[in-house]
Amino acid sequence: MASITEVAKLAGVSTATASRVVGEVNYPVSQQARERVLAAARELDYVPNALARGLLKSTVPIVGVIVHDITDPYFNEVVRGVEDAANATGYLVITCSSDRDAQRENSYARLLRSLRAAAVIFAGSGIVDGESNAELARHVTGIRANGSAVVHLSPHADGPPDVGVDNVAGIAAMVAALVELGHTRIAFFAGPASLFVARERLTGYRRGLGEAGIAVDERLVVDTAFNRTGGAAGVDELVARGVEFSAICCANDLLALGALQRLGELGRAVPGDVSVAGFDDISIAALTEPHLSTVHLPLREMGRRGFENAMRTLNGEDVAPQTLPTQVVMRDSTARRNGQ
Amino acid sequence: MASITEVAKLAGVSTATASRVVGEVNYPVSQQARERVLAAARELDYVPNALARGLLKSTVPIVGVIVHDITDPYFNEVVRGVEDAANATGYLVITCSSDRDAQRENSYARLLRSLRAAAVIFAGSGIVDGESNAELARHVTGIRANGSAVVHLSPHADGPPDVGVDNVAGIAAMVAALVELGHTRIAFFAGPASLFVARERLTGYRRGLGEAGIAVDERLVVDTAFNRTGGAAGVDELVARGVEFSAICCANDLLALGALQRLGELGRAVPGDVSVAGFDDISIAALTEPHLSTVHLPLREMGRRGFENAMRTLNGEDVAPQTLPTQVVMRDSTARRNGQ
DNA sequence: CTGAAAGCGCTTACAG
DNA sequence: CTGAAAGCGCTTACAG
Repeated sequence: MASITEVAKLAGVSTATASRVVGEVNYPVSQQARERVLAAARELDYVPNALARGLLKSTVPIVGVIVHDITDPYFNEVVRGVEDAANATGYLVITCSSDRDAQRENSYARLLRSLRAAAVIFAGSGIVDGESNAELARHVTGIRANGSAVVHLSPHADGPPDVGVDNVAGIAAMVAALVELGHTRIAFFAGPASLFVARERLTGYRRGLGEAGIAVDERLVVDTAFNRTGGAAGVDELVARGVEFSAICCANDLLALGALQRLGELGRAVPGDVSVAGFDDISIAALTEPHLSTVHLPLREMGRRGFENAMRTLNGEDVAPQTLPTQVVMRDSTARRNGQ
Repeated sequence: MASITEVAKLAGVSTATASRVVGEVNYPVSQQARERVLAAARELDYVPNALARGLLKSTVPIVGVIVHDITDPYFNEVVRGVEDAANATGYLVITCSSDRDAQRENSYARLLRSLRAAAVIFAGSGIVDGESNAELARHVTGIRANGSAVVHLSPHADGPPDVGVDNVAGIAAMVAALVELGHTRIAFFAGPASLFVARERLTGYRRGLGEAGIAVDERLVVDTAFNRTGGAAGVDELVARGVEFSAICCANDLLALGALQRLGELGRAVPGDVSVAGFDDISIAALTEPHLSTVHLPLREMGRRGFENAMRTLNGEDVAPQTLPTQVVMRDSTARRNGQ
């Protein structure tokens, strides 16, 4: 691989001049020198060494995105948003799947820090884990100390997201929609209590019921994993508890998908016997049978804005937190309560 | 951010000694010096600068994965496989969505090259585009010249994949399975002719029919995009052509999903009136209604092996191409031909 | 076991 | 408009 020294030598100029030409900086260089450098660069197939430049600038045009799982449609949609914005600026995107493991998240944060990535975006919720959070905080401090930006797209140990949605209001709106359909026995699949976002959504459930004047029956609240298996297990748990319910409000779509499947296996018609609602509106939500009623989150937009937020921070701007709108989307998995 | 110089100073040793301790190289350092360096590093929250190290080694522990679209379940599954293998070795993964645009692919290849990524994995099929392929070849040459590895997981301009599957045999096996069910009028949704992989799969279709002694009716072959929209459009095209068919074999699952949807809208029962088969076995294939019959590809394993292949190449080993097994999975979207 | 020094490939303040 | 030189933070061959 040719270096700028070789380009300069071939062009018969100093490396300073060569750098000024290929670096596309706004610095006066004679037309003749410019052309010779360009020709030499082309001839040698010169591609600048981003590591050398990065060492000098103490940062590289890379944004790290820490997600829970890149195969989760929620996260790859967000990542695509980040990438679209990043690509327009010549930035590369590193994706890190933490599997909601605080240690793995820390390990990725450290790696990104050692790389001097220009920005680190935490796409998923923070994990409730005092010890690990202390270490994570150290890394975040270190990243910022390097002049890099840190952006959160979901609630975390240190507070609300920089770019996010109102989870409480979003879930409450879905609960209200279910109440509107005549449901009063609404179960809630809460996701893991170890996630800040799950706690917020549970708060939304309580608020939604409260606003409808319905008392919370704790037997209707089920802690679950944040995936399809968790949704299926949630249905089993409800059945095992022998508690009556005509609707299930899920803290995310994956849970709803699992619930749909298990309910089908159990011969419970959706939405005939039970209404099922999701949250997030991942791309497959409109493809399930029945099509899933859910709350739409502007996932790709969150990714885009997360990146832009980081760029502005890097620019020294003072960036205000943004709350993006959500929208209840009633499709075919919810219906008026049976017998009403 | 503290540098090794500061760590050395605080520990009262030379940077050489400090480097030998924190770099975890196997070099004799006195127990006393070691402890002092470790203590200093901890105190300063020292995290080595990967850019400085990378400049010296002319490579960084990063693998770039160029995919067609990270939101496509095929690709994020492969990427997850790469990440799982990479993470075990302390490598980071950069994901690049080309949108099957040869220029965007080239631009990513160049960026990865400028970063001196240790390896570049092309997860998706090569794009048929003579001009762009020449530029891509230059980048691949440059990447290899830097001592980095290039791995293909799908057919491309320069030949077969380093780690992949036998697309021809895979599709032919599905065609055989459909023939076995009594189908003779089997349509084929081919994907874009601009993709090497789509061409292979079309060849598989022809071979499958040939082996069954069925002549190819070109009116049954429809070029499509490689997504759900393409599958829906394919159904419309078949209808417009007024050609008879009892089964549709799709070059990938996304096409099958689109076909399922459009067929449903048209009131054509699946599999009652028409059998539909996919290819890839992406994770949602088992969730559609009806559950999709398809050909299983070990996507995550392909990603893992792709990374391992790259590491071995970096190690100077001579790595032989690997063809991973595929398997026909008949679920509920295919059935015996109507009236048989 | 220890450390001084060179060098990886850039960019840029400085002097001309 | 041009270029010599310093320096970013590491690692390692070399001399002790």
